[in-house]
Amino acid sequence: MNRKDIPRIIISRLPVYLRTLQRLQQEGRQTISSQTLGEILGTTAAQIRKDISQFGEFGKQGTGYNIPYLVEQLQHILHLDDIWDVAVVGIGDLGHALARYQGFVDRGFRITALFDNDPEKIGRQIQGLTIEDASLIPSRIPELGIKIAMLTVPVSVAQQTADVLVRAGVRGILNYAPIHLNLPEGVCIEHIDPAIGLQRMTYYIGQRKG
Amino acid sequence: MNRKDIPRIIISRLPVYLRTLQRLQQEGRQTISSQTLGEILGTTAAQIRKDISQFGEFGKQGTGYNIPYLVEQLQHILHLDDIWDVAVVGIGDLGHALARYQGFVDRGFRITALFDNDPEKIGRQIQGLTIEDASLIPSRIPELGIKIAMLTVPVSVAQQTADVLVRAGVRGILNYAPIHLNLPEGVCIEHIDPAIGLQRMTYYIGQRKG
DNA sequence: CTTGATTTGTGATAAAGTTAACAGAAACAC
DNA sequence: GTGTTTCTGTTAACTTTATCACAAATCAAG
Ligand SMILES: NC(=O)c1ccc[n+]([C@@H]2O[C@H](COP(=O)([O-])OP(=O)(O)OC[C@H]3O[C@@H](n4cnc5c(N)ncnc54)[C@H](O)[C@@H]3O)[C@@H](O)[C@H]2O)c1
Ligand SMILES: NC(=O)c1ccc[n+]([C@@H]2O[C@H](COP(=O)([O-])OP(=O)(O)OC[C@H]3O[C@@H](n4cnc5c(N)ncnc54)[C@H](O)[C@@H]3O)[C@@H](O)[C@H]2O)c1
Repeated sequence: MNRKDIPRIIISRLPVYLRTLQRLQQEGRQTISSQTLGEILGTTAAQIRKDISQFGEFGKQGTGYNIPYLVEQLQHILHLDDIWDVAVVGIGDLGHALARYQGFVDRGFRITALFDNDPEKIGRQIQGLTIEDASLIPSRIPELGIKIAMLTVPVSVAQQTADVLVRAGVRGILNYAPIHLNLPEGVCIEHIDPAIGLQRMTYYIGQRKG
Repeated sequence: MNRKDIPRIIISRLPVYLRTLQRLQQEGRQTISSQTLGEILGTTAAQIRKDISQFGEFGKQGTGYNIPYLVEQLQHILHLDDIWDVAVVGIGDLGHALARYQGFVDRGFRITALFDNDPEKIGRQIQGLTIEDASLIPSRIPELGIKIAMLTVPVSVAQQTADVLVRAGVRGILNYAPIHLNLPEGVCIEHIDPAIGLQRMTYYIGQRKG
């Protein structure tokens, strides 16, 4: 099991499996077969088995997978044994929504710092956290041991803000600005852009009129 | 050029190309080579050429692609010639941020209806739009000719709300609730879940401590 | 204990996607 | 005008990913 040899596309699917398994666990379910999980997720049993088997033998013939055990294993594989501290940079409408969102903790993340450069916003509180001056990023990020940031600033400053974060020690950025960020090797980047999702759909939906 | 025969993964990349080309166009740039575009996007020239060539010959040897022309062609391919009306369902923190966001129009979408089931929220205005009662979805969606919705309701009601939308004539749903939605054939679905992006990163970033 | 029904993990096979390489068109330099 | 450079579209080779199919393990019922 050499971590880097496992295809990226398999890693991409593990969080999706985990999310569903955690929900099933909360509903009190004990075991599940790859077949049933595939039906819930709209994928195939073979793919789920193959993906999971990259990391060990977590299932049992005749029974399927023990849900709490598999959840634990997936969390371990994804390095979710401990909760990660996360910063949100750019506390506008979107940053505000993220800062107030209660759903991250169960998934392994806790927002522990908020940054903005608008004097009107600096000093205000959201969910008990104070918005700090973005110029403090270089000192505060290492101080708090933060390795992950969500970037919700305007496009015009997204690249430069990302560079500042990386220099401060951030290893992963979840970017909401609709622009591709170029970052050094070793820094992880994920892009979230609703318009891209919408445009993928319109290809298939067809012409607006007609 | 048979639309359905073109691999989904290629379609997925077109909006990313379009987004970048539109920005370059706004900056006044006239042409670009696949090589340069690849560098901007962190991908290869060969892939860009291959993707684009699925739909016709839009480039010119020695020069590259004419940006305004390629933007137009991509918009046409993705059915973005006219602006799509979109509904937002569930006007909490996230729905509110989406409703206020000004960035959709340039990408081909206009938010024209807001729905919620909270009496406190129904009747309020955001950006000149009134939040309507979610029970009116079955009549208002067809009335307004809306084919696309963004779903920002709690997980517990996401599937049932999606079902209502589909029955009302919606053909595509951008789902923000962290749950896989099962929808009939022919309805497009895209999922946005920041926690999944974060968990993909933590696999590579490594253990929190150590 | 045996039989039949499940279900995993995996090697083999098939499908899909990416990369490489190049002919030929266009532009440019002089 | 000629030679050089740039750059596309496309074919073919290669790589990656998905699917299939089955032995072996487990379980439940009688
Ligand atoms: N709101 C949405 O629903 C939505 C949807 C899609 C994409 N986005 C993208 O997300 C980003 C944020 O969107 P928004 O609607 O919250 O915008 P916004 O304008 O409301 O917020 C941006 C915030 O960033 C702050 N900021 C500006 N420069 C900064 C800097 N250098 N350092 C730190 N903070 C800085 C601003 O003060 C502001 O508070 C944008 O890139 C936008 O394109 C937003
Ligand atoms: N806020 C975030 O940053 C964030 C991040 C990731 C995921 N999400 C997900 O997005 C969704 C919305 O998040 P939020 O933070 O805005 O939550 P929220 O609780 O602030 O908003 C939900 C809204 O949906 C409305 N609603 C409830 N039931 C409804 C129904 N049947 N029909 C119509 N409206 C209904 C509520 O009245 C409320 O206004 C949730 O599924 C959440 O898990 C949010």
